[in-house]
Amino acid sequence: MGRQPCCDKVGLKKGPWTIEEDKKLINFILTNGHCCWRALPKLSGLLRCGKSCRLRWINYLRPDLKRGLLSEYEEQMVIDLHAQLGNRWSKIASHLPGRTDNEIKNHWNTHIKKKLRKMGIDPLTHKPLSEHEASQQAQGSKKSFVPHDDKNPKQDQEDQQTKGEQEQDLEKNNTSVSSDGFCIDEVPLLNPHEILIDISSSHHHHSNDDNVNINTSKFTSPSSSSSSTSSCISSVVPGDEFSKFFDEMEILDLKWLSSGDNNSNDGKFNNTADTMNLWDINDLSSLDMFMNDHDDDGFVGNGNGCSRMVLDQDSWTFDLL
DNA sequence: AACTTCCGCAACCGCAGCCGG
DNA sequence: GCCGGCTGCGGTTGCGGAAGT
Repeated sequence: MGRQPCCDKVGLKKGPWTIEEDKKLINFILTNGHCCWRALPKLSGLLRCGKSCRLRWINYLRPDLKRGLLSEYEEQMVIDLHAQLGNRWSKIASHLPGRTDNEIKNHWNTHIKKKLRKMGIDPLTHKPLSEHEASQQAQGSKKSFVPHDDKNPKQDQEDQQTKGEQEQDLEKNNTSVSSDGFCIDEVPLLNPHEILIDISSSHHHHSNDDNVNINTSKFTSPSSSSSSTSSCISSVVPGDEFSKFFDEMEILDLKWLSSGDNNSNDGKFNNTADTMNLWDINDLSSLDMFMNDHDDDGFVGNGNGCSRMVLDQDSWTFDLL
C-alpha cells in the first residue's frame, strides 16, 4: 500500500490565502492550538490541507514573526550560519528569532547570493571565487552555474571542530540582535516581550472581567513598514479593513511599550501596576495560556470556549491594522 | 501606453525523520 | 525491527508587481 497523501486533495483549495481563511485559521489555532495539523482543516472548516495550514501559520500568521527585510546584522548571521550549517535553513532560522526558514531561504536566494558574488565570494563554499568566476560576476554576466554539491556544504574539519563553540557564540550574539543589531531604517521591529496587555483598561467590546483589552494605539502605521514587505493580507485588504478584521476577530487590544522602552530586549518582565508582559520567551508557549481558559489570572475564554487573543509583531501590527 | 522581461516572495511538493503501535 | 501516520525540511514553482524596452 502506497503512502497516504497528506490530505484528500479533492476539493481542497490551493494558492494564496484569503483573509477569511486566515481568520478561520487564526481563530482556530488561538482557540484550540494546533495539536494535529492533519485534522485542523476539517475541524476549522478550512478547505486546505494540513500542510498548507501549517505553512501559512508558521510562515505568515504566527504572532511572533518579524516582517521586513533582514537587517545587516541578521544578514551577516545568516551568512556565518550558512557557512557552518549549509542549506539547513530551519537551523539557521532558529538562531534568528522571528524569522522563518522560508524567509531566510528566499532572502538567501534573492539577495545574499548576489551580494556575496559581487564581493567575489562563492555563496556555496564561502571562499573567494576563482578569477574566472569573479570576472564573470564583475561583468554582471549570467548566473554562475558552477556545479556544486549543495547537500554537502560542510566546511573543513576545523570548521566542524569549532562549530559548537561558534554556535554558542552565536547564541550569545543572538541576545543582542534586537537590542542593537536591527536596521533602524526598517520597520521598528518589536519583540514579543514588548507587547503588553493592559489589564486595567476595558474600553471596548466586552466589559466582562474575563476579557482582556489590549490597546492598539501604539501600533505603527503600515507605511513605516519595509517596502519590501509584500503581504498577501495587506495587498488584499485596505487599511481600514484591518480594523474590521480585528473587530471581527474580537481581538484584544494591545498595549505596546513606549518607544523609549523598545530597546529593552533583555527578556525581563516589564510589569507595571497595570500592564503585563505577554512575551518573555522566544517560542509560542506563551500562547498556551491563552488557548485554554485561565479564569483565575484574567486570561480567559469568552464563555463559549473561545479564548480571545491575538498577538503579533509585524504581521499584526502592520498588515492587519 | 503596451508589451516583455526580470525579480521577489508565498506557497506547493516530495522526501526524510520521528514516533507510537 | 517493521510499519504506518504525521510533521518538518529543503528545493522548486508560479504569480504578481517592478523595471525595462
